[in-house]
Amino acid sequence: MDAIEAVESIQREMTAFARRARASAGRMHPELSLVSYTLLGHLEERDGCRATDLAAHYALDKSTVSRQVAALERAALVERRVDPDDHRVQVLHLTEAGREILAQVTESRRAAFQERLADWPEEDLVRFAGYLVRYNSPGTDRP
Amino acid sequence: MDAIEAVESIQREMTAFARRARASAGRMHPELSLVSYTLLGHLEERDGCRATDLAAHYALDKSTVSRQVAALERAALVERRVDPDDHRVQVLHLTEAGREILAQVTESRRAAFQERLADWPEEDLVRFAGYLVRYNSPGTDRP
DNA sequence: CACTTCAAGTTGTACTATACAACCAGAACT
DNA sequence: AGTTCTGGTTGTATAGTACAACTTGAAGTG
Repeated sequence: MDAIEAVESIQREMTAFARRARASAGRMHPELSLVSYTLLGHLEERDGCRATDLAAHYALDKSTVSRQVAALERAALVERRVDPDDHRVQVLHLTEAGREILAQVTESRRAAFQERLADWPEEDLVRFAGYLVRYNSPGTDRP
Repeated sequence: MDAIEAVESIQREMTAFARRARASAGRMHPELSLVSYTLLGHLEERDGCRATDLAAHYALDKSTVSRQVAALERAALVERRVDPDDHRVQVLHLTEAGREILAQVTESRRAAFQERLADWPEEDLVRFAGYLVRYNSPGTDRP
């Protein structure tokens, strides 16, 4: 396999993966779509942030984020706190329930990945992870 | 980084990739969604196949495939030929236009990937491609 | 200060991809 | 001939998304 073939293969395989990910994520966790999961994860990681930040970070329209957040709030996984310094801003925080669901889904996803990767030598796992990080890192956007 | 960390990282990065792929694919090629692209690609590779095969291969509902194919036919990228041996079956084939569009989108996707991977040493590309194939191959479905 | 402009979010509307269920038509197997 | 299986379409519903119009608060400018 030369470089060109490798690039084509990477393209094909990443695409193949992406095609399935959302659907299977939905099937695995009907209570938390891939998007919701990602947003909750971001909130946990940042310990709260604004809707606008989520939109910018994930290249989503602000209306999309608004509705996602509304749903998460209805489900009591997220709460909004109006920023006292700027009353336009709502800082989003995980609720206790949100934190729990997130942990639970993360764990079950982790288990699924681990099962799939069970027979890989550690060396390969580490290298694969490194490649993925490197592949994703330049980018805000492109595929 | 140990194996556990690597698994978590792989999970995170694959998910991050999946989250963006469809949207950016759509933006790059408004004329051919990621799904349509994938289906056309499959038709080219197999030199024609049945709608049911597509559904099975991509874990899509047959109604979904039916509508996708209908759209592709409306766009004159695909044509149906009733199987003379079994009148229930329609064998799908790329049209000339379909072949052209597919080639064009493939090329532009390839260029985007290649740009992104431009500064990778060939050795890493080959290994990365290998990992992806290996990761995707067991599966019909997960993660 | 009054006026304009900017930024954060929400709501209305529309579209796409998708699934599930009900159905139809041809084939296969008693 | 009658039942069951298979390939495909259509009806209906849902999720996720974008874009445009609007509201409200903040910031800058005369």
